[in-house]
Amino acid sequence: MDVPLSISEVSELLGITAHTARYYERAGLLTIDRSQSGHRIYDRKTVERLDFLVRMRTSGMGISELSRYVDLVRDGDSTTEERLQIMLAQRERIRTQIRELERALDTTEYKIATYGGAPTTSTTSSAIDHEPEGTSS
Amino acid sequence: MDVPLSISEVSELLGITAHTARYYERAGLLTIDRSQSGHRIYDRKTVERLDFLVRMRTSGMGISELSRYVDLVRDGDSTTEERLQIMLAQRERIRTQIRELERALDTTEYKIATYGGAPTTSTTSSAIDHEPEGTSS
DNA sequence: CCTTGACTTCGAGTGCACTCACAGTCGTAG
DNA sequence: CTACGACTGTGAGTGCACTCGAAGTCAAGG
Repeated sequence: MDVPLSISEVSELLGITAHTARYYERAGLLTIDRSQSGHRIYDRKTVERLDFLVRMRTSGMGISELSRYVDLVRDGDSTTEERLQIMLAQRERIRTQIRELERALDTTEYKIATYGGAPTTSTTSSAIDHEPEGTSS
Repeated sequence: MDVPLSISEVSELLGITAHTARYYERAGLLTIDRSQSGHRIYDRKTVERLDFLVRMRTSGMGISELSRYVDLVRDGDSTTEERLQIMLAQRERIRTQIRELERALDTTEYKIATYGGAPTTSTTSSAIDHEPEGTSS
């Protein structure tokens, strides 16, 4: 269980395209070893790095900020304070997103109940349907 | 408590810019009444519609799909089945996003603990630090 | 009367993150 | 020996959702 993977294998594993994996490398987010023939070889450690990058991206961190973070890691222990700040900001972003998504989920569930629960009851669709809760800030 | 709002008031209330509110209208997602002088007037119902649109957008529904949904609502009761399908798909998207965000949150918390908990312990940063969990599919 | 500020329309511009095209290379299967 | 499929680098293109700019209108204050 430590067989190096090809770019197509690793991209499928992580749910991205091979194009995207190459793009991240071009953007300086990580470097990947090559085989004798020039093909990228992803070992366990490299896969984990890429997985981390994908997680940060899918949770809303931009490429430029991620790039900054990667540079800080390369620069060593003196940069941990700024790295901490980046991760604290990222945590807040994620928490905010989760809160928004849960609100949107409530709204969506309500719509589903309206459409799925009532078998064509009519007297609907006056607006974009009626909303469950008022619009409080 | 049913005073109509201006575009600047409603956009601040909903956390978007006035530009974006106008853009949604231009995209056909909703229509807004005008005052005698031509300014947009948002009443309670209109604010709720816009709030719904914003929630769907922030949870990943694209403008074109949202536009389709709005058209279906306009077309009346015969379209509830397709509207249900759209909302079911939306629910799945949201659930997937929440799952991904929670994974990203775990990763972020781990980094914070590493930087915040360990006061410059050294012997770190061999990769982009060590990951808490293995990369399982 | 004149300025100020918030609004109007509408075409055009921006930023981001991919995503693609193309020409070339490599290793194995037939 | 040659065809195939998966890979390579890199410049250019795409799609989306805003975001801006410019010119104009309007109501109220000094």
